[in-house]
Amino acid sequence: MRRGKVQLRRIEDKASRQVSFSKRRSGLFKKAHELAVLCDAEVGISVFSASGRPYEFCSSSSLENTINRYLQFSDAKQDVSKHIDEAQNHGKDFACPTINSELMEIAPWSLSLKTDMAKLDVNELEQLENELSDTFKQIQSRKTKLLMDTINKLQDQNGAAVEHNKDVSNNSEGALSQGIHEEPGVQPAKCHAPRCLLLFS
Amino acid sequence: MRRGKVQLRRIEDKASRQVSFSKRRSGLFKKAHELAVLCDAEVGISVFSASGRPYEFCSSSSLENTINRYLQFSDAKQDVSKHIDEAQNHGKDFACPTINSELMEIAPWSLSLKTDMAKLDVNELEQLENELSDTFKQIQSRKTKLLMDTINKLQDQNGAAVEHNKDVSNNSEGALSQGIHEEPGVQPAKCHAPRCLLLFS
DNA sequence: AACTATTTATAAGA
DNA sequence: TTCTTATAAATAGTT
Repeated sequence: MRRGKVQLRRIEDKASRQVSFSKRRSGLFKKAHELAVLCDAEVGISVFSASGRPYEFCSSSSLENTINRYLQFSDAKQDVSKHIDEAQNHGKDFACPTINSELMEIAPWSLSLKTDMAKLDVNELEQLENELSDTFKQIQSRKTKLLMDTINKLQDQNGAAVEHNKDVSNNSEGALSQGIHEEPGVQPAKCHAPRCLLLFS
Repeated sequence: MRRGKVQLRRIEDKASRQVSFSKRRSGLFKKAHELAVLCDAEVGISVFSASGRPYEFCSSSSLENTINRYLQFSDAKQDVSKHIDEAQNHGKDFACPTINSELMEIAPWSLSLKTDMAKLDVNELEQLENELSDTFKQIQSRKTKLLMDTINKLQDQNGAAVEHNKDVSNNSEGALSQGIHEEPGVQPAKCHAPRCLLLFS
């Protein structure tokens, strides 16, 4: 039985996550089918599980048909982007007043909030907070890995040189955390893994 | 209020069908989002209304990405690839006035990372962290405002009733912070302003 | 896979 | 149209 309202964040327990995936995937496809039948719509869905297995749903003859239909609009959208670029490059001959910022990519990275925050209620804001918190963890994880790789590379480069200093310095302040192959005697020095602490109350 | 269980056939009344389409479409996208977050899945959806208007949802950076991933598993890969190539090779005429921001409606809530994090370097990751931090502040600010509004409303409602209890209870545990009109003798009770503390090192 | 206490979605009403 | 509300439907945890 359901204990409380659903917290919108990755289910940590693998077995639960798989069961939930199976239940929710069929629930999603059922909803998609209802939408198609009740409202005379065309719906295509593609889902990949965490392990990369593909699942599909389509209300019409094939998902490919729906994808092709989608791509026609997608192409048109790209044309509009191209159009904007050209307009910006060669003086503004024509200003398309109806084009919105969604069509323009600002930076290759960066984050977008797909909605106006002013419309969200407290629960929705908390869900967003959870998502942000998860994204933070991903970023931290990726950043740590990059820095660790750099450190390891430097250590390898300096390996021979450091080798004979092994016994000289053996400071053990805060070994680099989990999963890192510890090279005894090599000091991580000032470069420590970045940390982020997030507290909600 | 719902009269009976839903009959799975096309809704004949056009107005009802449109309202239903709108509600069920956003319900479907919400479910898709939940599936993606809770179960660590990738979900892409394309929907066309009865009148041919397109809507899309994707849990990752773009529906094109998800489609491409799907196509790798699909027998029809070649057909659609050809379609894409053709569209890209010979430019189309622009139809600026007919294309507007509503050309394609995208799921309007939620957050998306516009890129694959695996491609980012340390500096870009730090910029992302900064953006997240700013977004956090916005969310906190909005959430605090909503909660404060609720508190104020409750205080107003209880104003008269509480007025004559003024001298009875005068508990001063942690007055609500800045900018709040303090109604002496009114207890904010369990509802305190949310706080978020973010520490980087 | 089935059950069930709850939450969530939503059709119709206001 | 947007909000409300009665009711059906979905589903997390359990068995």
